[in-house]
Amino acid sequence: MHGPPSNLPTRRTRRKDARPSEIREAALALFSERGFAATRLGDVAERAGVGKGTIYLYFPNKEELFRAVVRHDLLPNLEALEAVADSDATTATTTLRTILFALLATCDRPISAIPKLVIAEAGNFPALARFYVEEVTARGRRLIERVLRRGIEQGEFRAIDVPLTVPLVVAPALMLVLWNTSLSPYAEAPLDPVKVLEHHLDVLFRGLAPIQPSP
Amino acid sequence: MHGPPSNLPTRRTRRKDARPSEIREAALALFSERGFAATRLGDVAERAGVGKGTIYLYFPNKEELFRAVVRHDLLPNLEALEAVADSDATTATTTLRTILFALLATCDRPISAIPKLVIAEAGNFPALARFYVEEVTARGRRLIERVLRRGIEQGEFRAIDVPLTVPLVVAPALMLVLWNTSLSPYAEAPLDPVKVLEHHLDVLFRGLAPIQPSP
DNA sequence: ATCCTAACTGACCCGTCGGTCAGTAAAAAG
DNA sequence: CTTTTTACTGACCGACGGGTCAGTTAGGAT
Repeated sequence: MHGPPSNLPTRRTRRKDARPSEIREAALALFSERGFAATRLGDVAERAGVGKGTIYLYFPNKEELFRAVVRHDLLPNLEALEAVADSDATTATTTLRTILFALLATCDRPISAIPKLVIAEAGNFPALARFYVEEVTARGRRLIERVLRRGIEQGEFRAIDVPLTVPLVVAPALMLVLWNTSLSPYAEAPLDPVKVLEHHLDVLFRGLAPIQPSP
Repeated sequence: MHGPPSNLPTRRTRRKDARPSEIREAALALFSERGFAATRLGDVAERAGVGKGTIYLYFPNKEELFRAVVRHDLLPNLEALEAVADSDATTATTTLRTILFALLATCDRPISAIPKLVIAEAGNFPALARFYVEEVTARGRRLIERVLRRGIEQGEFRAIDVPLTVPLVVAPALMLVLWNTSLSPYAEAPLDPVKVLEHHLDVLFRGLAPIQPSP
């Protein structure tokens, strides 16, 4: 027989509309801590305050739950950055500053672990990798490319090769995010991420500056 | 009863000294492809051409097998780089070029996936993370710091903050390695890693150059 | 109050995998 | 040759976790 008649008052409420976000939130927290494969749906359920079966009422399986988390928690951030980047209210230089500091600021929140997670499990979950590359990586790359082109047109940067420059701009910020979400607890001397990023922008903008007309 | 008396000629030879390296090699290949947790020791055994039990004759458990792989396949590379870096036969600038191109060159070999793997599983295997930070990350950081100091003393670079500069130097190369070992198969437009690294060094060295005396 | 729908549950099913060990056979010793 | 040693094997054990579904109950309808 299933389910022995417990006399403990198992608080069971019916809140169809609140469940999906509660489950997503719990899933994000655990995916971030442990990775995709290592996260047990039983733990997600416990953390969300529901039974394991309830997850399957709202999400067909673990992979779709992950996609839902990315769509709900990562994409809005990216879209906000796109809005910032495409309003040319300021210089390309300050736009890049804003974008990279926004990226670094995610470190306080669980989403910051998603890049690590995707990089880690790409080989074992090709469908998730493809989804992430198309929805996040490719969009992010185009975003930076647009800002760099604007900077060149307005004379802030020299005429560098734009696609080749994107990795240089983002790599240090991305590495800080990866470092913070994985190895930093085991390091002896902690890095100050803000100082590193500030220094990166200083060195980068000198490196990209137009060549001085020689006297 | 155990082991039914197979009449198939199961090629069984006794080669005590060759086994450890065969097992390590198989383990490295599979750890690189799938990660630490997702690699089954049964598969390692099959690939090494031995029975599963044989692994346990030479390595006490999965974690120690991984440590052995890192010690045997990663550390010698690092030591070779240390030798290059500490002979000041050339300028600091060319030394950095050599180091970063050597790092990038690992992309053709399975070891290139180890950084990804460690970043990915650090949270679930703290002992491995600590081991890697101490034996690899910290040593690599000190290595770059020494070269940067030499460059400043010899007037190749301006007097930047050395510890803050290390991440800027290595981040793009490391990101290329991570990209190549995870998401690059799913990207539409592939990057040319050599071109990116060349461009990185160009931008970086301009950014680190001593300030021109104004006329 | 009683029925009915559907939100919710968790014991169970089943495939998986790290680790074990009784048994097997290759090679060395006598 | 026979005996002894030991490298080697793979069926098995126990824990584990994604996914299922028979059963339970909240709460609206009548």
